[in-house]
Amino acid sequence: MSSDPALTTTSYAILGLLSVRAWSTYELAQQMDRSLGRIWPRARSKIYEEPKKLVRLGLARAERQLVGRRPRTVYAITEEGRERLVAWLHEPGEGPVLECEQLLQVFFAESASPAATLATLRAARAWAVERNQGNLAAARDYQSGAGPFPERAAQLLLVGRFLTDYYRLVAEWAGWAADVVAQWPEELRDATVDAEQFAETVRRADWNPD
Amino acid sequence: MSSDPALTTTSYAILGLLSVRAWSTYELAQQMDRSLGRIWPRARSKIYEEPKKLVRLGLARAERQLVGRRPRTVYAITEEGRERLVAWLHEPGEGPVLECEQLLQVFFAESASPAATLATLRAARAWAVERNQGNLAAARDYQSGAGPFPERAAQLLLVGRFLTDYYRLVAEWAGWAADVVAQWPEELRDATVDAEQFAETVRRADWNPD
DNA sequence: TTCTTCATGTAATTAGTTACATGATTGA
DNA sequence: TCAATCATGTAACTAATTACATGAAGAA
Repeated sequence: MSSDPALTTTSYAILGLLSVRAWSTYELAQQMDRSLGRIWPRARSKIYEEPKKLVRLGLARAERQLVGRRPRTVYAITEEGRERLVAWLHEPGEGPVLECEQLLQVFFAESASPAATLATLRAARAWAVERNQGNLAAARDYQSGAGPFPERAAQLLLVGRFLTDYYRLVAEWAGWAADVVAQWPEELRDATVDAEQFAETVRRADWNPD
Repeated sequence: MSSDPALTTTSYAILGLLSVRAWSTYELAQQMDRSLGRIWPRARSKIYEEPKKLVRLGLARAERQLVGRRPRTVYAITEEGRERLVAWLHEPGEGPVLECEQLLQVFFAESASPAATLATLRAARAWAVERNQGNLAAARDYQSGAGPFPERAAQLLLVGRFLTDYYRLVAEWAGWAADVVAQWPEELRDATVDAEQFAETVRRADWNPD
């Protein structure tokens, strides 16, 4: 039974966490804030809701406990849940989806003052620096053998490396872009574009897929 | 009137396009597919809906035309629309949001076979190669002065460079990760993690924000 | 004892997606 | 003149967000 009612990727994200161990919803929410949320960000309330669906479908079990007089729920994966998770892991997943308001603002920079665009770029850089901080701390923890779930270190290394490179890319791009914008005239339509910069972008894009 | 009813970032994306010129909804949808969608992806039906909201708020004007017996709508920005757009450009925007199912699958790789993870990584690489193709073609067009809206070249260069570097990052990461996974034992729990790889990740993350 | 932060949710709303439908145009 | 594709939308649905609410635990 319960077989197919398609799960969303968010369902699988939760199911995956449950495959590691049982969690209370609060703990799940924390994982989302601290680690999983970097690659699959969702609002907290979603994290409280989604497990109920898993239970309805027989993919997880809920154990209600009491903390004082207050109820709390701890979720664990079922055998069937594991099967569904494995099936998903063997299906092709969606490629990375990027969504960036700041980039959008740069895209329409001609309607703003260069100063505003500069501020946007500084914010982008600050964002990347801050994210990188947390990421670096986590990497250091694993390096010294202190990270949680050491048995998952191999996978976490792969994802960690992606994020490391990603934050660095954002920071370096924002720095470079800010230097370019600093040269812009007040009225962007009057800007002349350095041919060399297009050439460099083309060169950078022109790696061959071997 | 109409003043504040908060717009979504999607509204601003459309408003921004309208600030460049007037478009029919079909043309707007195409822009989303081909260019804007790389940094602010939305379903086509949304693109047909959103301009109506802008019209209700007095930020755009709709002109209904006839193609044969079929109606079509062309949207243009109003003065008030321009003001709202400028105001948005001067506000701090959200940082980049990344959402990646493939990365999630790698994150939970211990529940799958290494072969499945390899397949995921190959797919990620293929995705990046394909996206890069389009991006490279566009960059070449601008380099030879052939791209649309040459007066917007300065901004487009900045965004184009981000995408170039981003696709490259994904491709290189996926290639590197595939090499690592190729060394994994059938049962991932038995994998030993090369200390040097953690060290390298830490080194890469340890740039100083000057 | 009171304040703050941690912990645990629910309800209301909305942004966004998938699916459907159909006229116009073009090339075989 | 038929099929395929371009062009133009609407309707139904759902995933996700924001806002609200409150008990427990620890600090001052």
